[in-house]
Amino acid sequence: MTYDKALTALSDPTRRALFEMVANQPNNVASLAKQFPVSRPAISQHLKVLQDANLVKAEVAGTRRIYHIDRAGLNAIREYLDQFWDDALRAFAAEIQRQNKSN
Amino acid sequence: MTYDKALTALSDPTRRALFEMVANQPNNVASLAKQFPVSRPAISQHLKVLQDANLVKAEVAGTRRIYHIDRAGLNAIREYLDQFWDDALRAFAAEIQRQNKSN
DNA sequence: CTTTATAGTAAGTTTTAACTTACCGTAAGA
DNA sequence: TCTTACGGTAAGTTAAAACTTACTATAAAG
Repeated sequence: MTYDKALTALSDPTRRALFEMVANQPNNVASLAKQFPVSRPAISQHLKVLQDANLVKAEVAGTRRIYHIDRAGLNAIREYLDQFWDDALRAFAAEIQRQNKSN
Repeated sequence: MTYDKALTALSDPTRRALFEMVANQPNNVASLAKQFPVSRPAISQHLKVLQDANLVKAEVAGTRRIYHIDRAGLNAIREYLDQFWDDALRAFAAEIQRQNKSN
């Protein structure tokens, strides 16, 4: 449903690296930020974008927030892409479009 | 291989709409441009980005260029995403990472 | 209770990407 | 052949994202 947000989120190289890290190993913000040449707030902002796209989730642990992967965003992208693989479905969509034009 | 280009290409709404159109129905540039509120050169530029990402291919027909879908780009994204679905693989990667750190 | 670590948010700047107009080359048609 | 349709590219502008520093809030530690 929110495949557009997920695609946008993963289009940025920093955000993609961040997502890969969190996917391999859940981690908190400060610890993640250390591994990037940008500031901690920038990482927070990126994580927010990833979270809004359902690509990561935060788990509160005291003053820390442990970010880990959320597959909902991945699933949204996958479903979106799948439509372009199904030849029959695409042909069907084209036919509907053709019919709409002839009205 | 070029999943990064493909993700970037599909992050823009205009480019995504363009991709969906040529996926449903191969078409030439001028005809596609008519369906958008932006100029024809803008569409050309978007198509170039999609082509560089292996999401579309152009077939020359006289002075026209018929753009149609190229699944290589889609496949690249899919393979990239699949790695995050395979739990065993991800755990393995995390373990490798852990071992590297302890050297 | 004061201090320190953690992290989100606001406001402003810088960098990047999308878009415009102008131009050029090529193929088809009169 | 000259005129028109088609579409890519260049250069510059506008709009959007990524980034910075400064600030705030909250939880844990001393």
